[in-house]
Amino acid sequence: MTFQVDTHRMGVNIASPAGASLAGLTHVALSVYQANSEVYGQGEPAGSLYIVEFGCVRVGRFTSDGRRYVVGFCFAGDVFGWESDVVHDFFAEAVEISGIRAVRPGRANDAPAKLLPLMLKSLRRFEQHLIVLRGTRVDERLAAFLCQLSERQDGESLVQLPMPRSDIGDYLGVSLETVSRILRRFKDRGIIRTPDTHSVEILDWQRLQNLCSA
Amino acid sequence: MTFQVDTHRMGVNIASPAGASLAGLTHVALSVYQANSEVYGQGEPAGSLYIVEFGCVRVGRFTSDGRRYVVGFCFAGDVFGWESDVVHDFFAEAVEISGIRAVRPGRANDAPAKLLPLMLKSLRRFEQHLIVLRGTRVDERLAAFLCQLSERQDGESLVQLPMPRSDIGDYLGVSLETVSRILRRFKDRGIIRTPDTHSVEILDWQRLQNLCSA
DNA sequence: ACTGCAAATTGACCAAAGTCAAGGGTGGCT
DNA sequence: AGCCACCCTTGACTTTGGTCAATTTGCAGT
Repeated sequence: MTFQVDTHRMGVNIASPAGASLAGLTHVALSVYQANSEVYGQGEPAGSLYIVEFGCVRVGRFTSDGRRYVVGFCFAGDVFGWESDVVHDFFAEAVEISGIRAVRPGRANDAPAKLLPLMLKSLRRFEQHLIVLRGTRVDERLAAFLCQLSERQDGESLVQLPMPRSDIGDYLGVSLETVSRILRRFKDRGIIRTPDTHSVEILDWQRLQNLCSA
Repeated sequence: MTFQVDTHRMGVNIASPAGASLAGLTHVALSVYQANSEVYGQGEPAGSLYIVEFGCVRVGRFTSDGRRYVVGFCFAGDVFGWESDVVHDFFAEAVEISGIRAVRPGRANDAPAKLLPLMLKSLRRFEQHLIVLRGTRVDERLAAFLCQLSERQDGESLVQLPMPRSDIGDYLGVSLETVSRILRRFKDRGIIRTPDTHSVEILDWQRLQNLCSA
């Protein structure tokens, strides 16, 4: 369930996190997606890039045997949709209510020049994910995940986790029960505090960083 | 220990796997690296891209606690070096004797246009790695690794594994002993055959694919 | 062919995480 | 307010894979 917002009526939003880098690329329309609604489905025809204005999007994939995995979470300013051929190899869904612009790169000469830095940023996200996934122990992965989320949320100690535990598990390659258990262990050790299920306050940066050892 | 080869003396090698896509980018020099020699080190100043002409390169990283992990293997035609900021966050080493061209993207207008497709290919490699790492069980990861290697080697059933078991382990996030054990299990089940330590013949594609379930 | 070293295999044991299952909280809907 | 559905937490048991250690294999150099 999505509805269109007329871009012209909104004017050029300089404050928008992605506005600058996307300016002049092409037809940019903002859609607002409700929680758990689909941006695109695995197998659908592709062609656009998407940039998150607000909210959170999970990009993932179903394996042939029905398991699901999440390759990334995108927050305000993040671009997704590269991970696609002629058809989408992945799906993208809003985690919470989210605003997303669809971008169709034009044939203009300078399009590649504008796309390159965006792509580099996406590449960095992939790298980060690799680092997270590579941690042998799950507590390392979760620690790295929390650190990176905090980093992407301006280094705040109070980290928002809009996604359910199952998403985190599917992102880290871990069962959702284990996510819950590790969080408990962190709490017991005084490393974090969980004011509510969807936010984590980092109390002891030092020990959390040590756990990552990336 | 590396030595320079004069590019002009070699002429334009149309048959070179990367020649076409790199033509006109900039100063391209071919260096030949002996097995286990360093292309660049973690922490060194960066600035170039590299393209493999022949051989195999591992790109990796040391964690602060001394463990090593491998983020990718590059074969003929693959580009690496994106994974770097002003200094290299990663190291790159030749696995076996390898020919590598260093490329300094110029300021030319069309440089981004040439780089974009190369980068997209690198992005795909990252995706593939993510898929491999995501497999919960190790036999899935190894199966996926073998399938992807075969794919990158023209779909041959006889797959070359120039890298040692420790590299494979560090790539899959698994101990080298486990790599060895899983290979044995595959052999016992008649899925593969290992004519020698550095090559694997895939005997039963069907069951190997089923194991990946990517 | 012989020696010596590095890489690979294999085994025994142990710790970590998955699975299955039961219970508890929370927010949305009527 | 009350009900229901979904998500999260926690526990018991089982499987998987890591670690340490002992061989074995394969290869380079003489």
